[in-house]
Amino acid sequence: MKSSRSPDPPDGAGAQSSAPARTRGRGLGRATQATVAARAGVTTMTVSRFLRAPQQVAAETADKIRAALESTGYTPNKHAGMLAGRRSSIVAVIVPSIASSTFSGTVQALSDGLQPRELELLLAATNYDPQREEQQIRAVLAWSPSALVVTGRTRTPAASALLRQAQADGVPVVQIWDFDARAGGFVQIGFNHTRVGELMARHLLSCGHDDLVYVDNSVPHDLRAHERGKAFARVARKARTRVRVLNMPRLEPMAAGRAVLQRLLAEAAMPRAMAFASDFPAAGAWLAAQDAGIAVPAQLAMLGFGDYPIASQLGAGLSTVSVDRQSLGTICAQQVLAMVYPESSPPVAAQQREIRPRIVARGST
Amino acid sequence: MKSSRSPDPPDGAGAQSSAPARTRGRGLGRATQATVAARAGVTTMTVSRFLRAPQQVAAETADKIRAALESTGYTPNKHAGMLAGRRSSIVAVIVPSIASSTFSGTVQALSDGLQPRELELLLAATNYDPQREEQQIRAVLAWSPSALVVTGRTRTPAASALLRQAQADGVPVVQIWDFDARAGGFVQIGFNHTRVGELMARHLLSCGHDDLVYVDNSVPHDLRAHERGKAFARVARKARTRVRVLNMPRLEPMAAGRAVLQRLLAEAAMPRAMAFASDFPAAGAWLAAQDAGIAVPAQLAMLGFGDYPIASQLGAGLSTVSVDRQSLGTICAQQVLAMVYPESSPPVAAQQREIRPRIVARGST
DNA sequence: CGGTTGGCTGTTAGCGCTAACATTATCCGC
DNA sequence: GCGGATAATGTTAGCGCTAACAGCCAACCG
Repeated sequence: MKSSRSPDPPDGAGAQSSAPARTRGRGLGRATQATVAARAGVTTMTVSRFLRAPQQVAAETADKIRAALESTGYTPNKHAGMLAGRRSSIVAVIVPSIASSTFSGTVQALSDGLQPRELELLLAATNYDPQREEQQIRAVLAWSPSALVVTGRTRTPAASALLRQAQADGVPVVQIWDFDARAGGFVQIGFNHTRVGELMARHLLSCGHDDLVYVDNSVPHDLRAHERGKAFARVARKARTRVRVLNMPRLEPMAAGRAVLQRLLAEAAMPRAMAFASDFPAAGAWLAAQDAGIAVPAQLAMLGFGDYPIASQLGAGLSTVSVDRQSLGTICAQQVLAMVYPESSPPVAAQQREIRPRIVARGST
Repeated sequence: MKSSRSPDPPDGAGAQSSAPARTRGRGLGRATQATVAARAGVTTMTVSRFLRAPQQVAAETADKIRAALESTGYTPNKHAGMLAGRRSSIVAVIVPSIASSTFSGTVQALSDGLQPRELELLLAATNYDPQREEQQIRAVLAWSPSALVVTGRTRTPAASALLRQAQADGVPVVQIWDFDARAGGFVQIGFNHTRVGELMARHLLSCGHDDLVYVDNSVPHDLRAHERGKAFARVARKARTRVRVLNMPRLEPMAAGRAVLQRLLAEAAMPRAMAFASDFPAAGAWLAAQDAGIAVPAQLAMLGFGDYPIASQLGAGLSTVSVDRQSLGTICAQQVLAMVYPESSPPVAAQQREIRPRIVARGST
């Protein structure tokens, strides 16, 4: 054996023996298919074939290639593969926040669902900023993802145009989290916030409570919680019940819930029942109520949203509205797979999936 | 006119009017720099330059290119850019779980820190499975990321080899979350779990408690919590205090904490103080203790780990150990930037960063 | 006024890989 | 023993972009 990396054709061909000479230091200096091919005494095409359709290469050749792959420590370059093969294994996902448990469960389920097909996740956070969302859409599209998952349906006009163009160019776009039967354009998987708000109000009313409060969250540009609140108030008013919509202070959610309750208490403005934009402020308020010796639900009924683990742990349980975030992610993954691999997909999944919110009645109402 | 791609001098024109002919349907059918170049009456090189270094292009030409970009709806193809330019703007991050608030805060901070430099996040979850981690490392390396962030330091030998090779090939590898001063090889940003365990034990001891329990978590292959427990027990034993290490049932964390407390109660085996692998089981146990009328800390002291928002909300507060997950992510981002853009980085950040855990003493101890 | 900048744009080559076709060797039946 | 199927590999071209360098043309110099 001479130098380890020289192409070294098995027969003669001195011509290229001085050629490839992996100039380390430039680029990433990794072994390429050419390196492997030279070691195995075949052309790059055969190596490429071996990697994608091993049954098409002779067993003997396959062994040589395997050995060469091993000894060179070859790592494929998906950029090149993508460019030549015109397909990518990237799925781009854009969420308002990575850290929020609202979305992370969904993203996790999505990631798990894509894993078997070896699709990778390009994740971007907007921090609830429409400008940044537009930027992020632009940025991820440059990677020609095989699908694009976005959260919600309010965005800048430019962002919408980008999504439409992407879809026209053959990139499936899936819109998660919000669902609006009237809105067309993209595949939607989510739930209807208005319906949730109505559900919450009706639940409290059906428990016989009057004098309601809806505690909206405080993130600007997140109109979802606000939308639930509007529907909540509408239903309550229609039932001729007193209803107030309050805003939480901009604190960490549990602390904000606590603060809201303390403020109401201090102002002697306690309602009969409170609905919250999420379980976390609800939990904060629940704890504050307990500290203050307020009986739940006798004196004050409380209703959360999200059915996070904490809801089931508080005393007799915090009543809440459950939307299955995890299956939202799972369905999203299925949908993406169906759109990316239309041939190998089951029946042809429904294009629009509304996740039904569901009241989980526990001890707090 | 001949083929659509002929260079087509800017004056003689005519040629391009029928040209761009974006053969939709093949590939992704998007406009390329060639499309733009034809419209603007320049070569692709000028378009490329305009995009990367606009000041090198004459104002007049720039205007034409801008117009062409606009009208074609050009989106760059980063795969091609990466291939030709041999640099990528992808940072790969591998975490055990996306949904766990343990890591998601760090990932969020990392994402935010990379945002200004337009680095994108390729995120992969291992679900605490070393095999899957190895797979994921292999997968993300195929995208030639400009840096690779991995969580923890226990992994398969093959995975370690991959990381070493990646580093040798010029991909900076950053190991977050765990810190071991003795371990070299990769940049580490994290904290020492042994130190945390010791800290927890010493805190409880210093509060005058004896008969301790450490409640380990139940995720297999996550040795971090276990390591804290070992250190905890060692310190307690050295102080000649009775100490037990228990395992939680494999439930949702808060529910598991509740279950542990209930079991101890049922078996009349209550200790004097309990330390938990995380604030969430601690919170579950705290709520269970409250339900059972156990006075905290008079009858039972409780200590969590993580300093999650919930800890500050429980009654007089749950004492806990804080490690700044967010600044861990921020520091990681800084480190990555320093390694990816060594020229434009500040002093030359320290290579190893130990995040100091800190006792947050609240009402529960 | 030849030479020389310096600003702007073009040409050539190639990143690493794969689609599509071309080529060769092998084997079959009649 | 010969056309034709079959299997295994090779050849060519090009995905979309950028590095490196080569031109070109004005302005500017002594």
